[in-house]
Amino acid sequence: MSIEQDIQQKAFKSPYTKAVVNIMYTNNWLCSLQSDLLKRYDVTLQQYNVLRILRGQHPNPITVCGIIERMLDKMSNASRLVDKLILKDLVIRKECPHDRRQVDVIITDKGLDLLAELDNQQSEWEAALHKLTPEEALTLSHLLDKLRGSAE
Amino acid sequence: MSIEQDIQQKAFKSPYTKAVVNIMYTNNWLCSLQSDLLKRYDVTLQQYNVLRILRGQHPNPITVCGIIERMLDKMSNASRLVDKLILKDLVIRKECPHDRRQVDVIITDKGLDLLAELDNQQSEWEAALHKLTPEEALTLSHLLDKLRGSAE
DNA sequence: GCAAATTTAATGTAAAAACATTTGATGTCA
DNA sequence: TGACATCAAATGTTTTTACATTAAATTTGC
Repeated sequence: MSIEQDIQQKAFKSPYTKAVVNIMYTNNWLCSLQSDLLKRYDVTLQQYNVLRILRGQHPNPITVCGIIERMLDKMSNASRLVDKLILKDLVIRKECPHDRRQVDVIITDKGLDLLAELDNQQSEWEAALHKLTPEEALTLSHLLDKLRGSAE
Repeated sequence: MSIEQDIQQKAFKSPYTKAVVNIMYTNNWLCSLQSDLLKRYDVTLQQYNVLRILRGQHPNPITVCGIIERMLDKMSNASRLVDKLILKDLVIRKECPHDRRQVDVIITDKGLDLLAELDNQQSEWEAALHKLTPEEALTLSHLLDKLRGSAE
C-alpha cells in the first residue's frame, strides 16, 4: 500500500509535501529495520555509523571534528559517542602529534571484526530493498540530490 | 554536490546502500530545516506532527492509539507528547464515552490557529523543494513506496 | 612576543526518546 | 459469574539528544 494508506491520510497538499512525508516515513522504516539488526550486537545506529566512518579512514586516524563532518546527522556529542565505543574496545583514542587540541580516533581490530560480521548481516536486510531495480535506486538517489539542491 | 561529496565518501557498495544513506541524509536535512522554522513557534517537530494528525480528524476526536498509528515514527510516549500540547492549550483531553480505557484528544482553536500560521511559513521552506518538478516529486514518492514494498 | 580571537574536544544540564512496567477497563470463555 | 487474557493509557527509569558552557591549544594581528 502507498504512503497515504500507511499513515491513513486522505490526500496531501502538494506532491512536495507528499514526498517530504514519504522521505520521513521511509527513513523511520529503514532505521527501525536496521536498529533491530544492530541491537543483537549491542550497537546503536549512531555508533554503527561512526564505526563505518572510521573504517573508511582505516588505517589512518580521524579527528572528532572529522567524524562530525561525515556524520549523517551532525550533533555535538560525537565525543560521547566515541566514549561509548572505547568502553567496548571498538575504537581507541590517540593524541594527535601536530595539534594537541585534536584527538585522533582509530578503529580497532575488534571494531573491524564487528563491522565485517555486520556486513554479512546487512545483506539480509539489503535484500529487502531489492524491490527496486539498481537503476531505480540510482534514480532515487539522484532525485534526493536534486531535492536538496545538490545535483551537479 | 552529490551525496558522495556531502559526506565525503568515495563510493558506495551498491546503488541500494547509496540510496539508503541518501534517504537518511536527506531526512536529516529536511528535519533540520523544519525544526528551525518550528522553533520560532516553540513547537517541536513531533508536536507539530501530532497537531497535524489532530487537524486531519477535526472536528472529530482521536484516541492516543489512533495518534500512534498515524505517527511517522511510532513511539510509546504519545501520551507525554499530548501532555506537552495540553500545557500549551493546543489540544484538550476528553474522556471517551463508550470505552473508559481510551482518551479522546481534540485540537483546540488555538491549535488550529497555530497550524494555519505555520502553513503560511511552510510555503517559505517548501519553495526550497521546488528544485524538483511536481512530476519528479511524485516519482520520488513512488520509488519510496516501492522501496518499502508498499507499491500497489 | 603577547593579548585577543578562534578552534577543538570535553563536560554540564535540561529535554526528549526508548523501553519496561503499572493501572484501570474491557473482552473471553469455561 | 469469575478467573484470565487483552487492551489503552499513564508512569518509572535509563539512555540519548540538544544546547550551552568550559578548558586547553593554536592562530591572528598588532
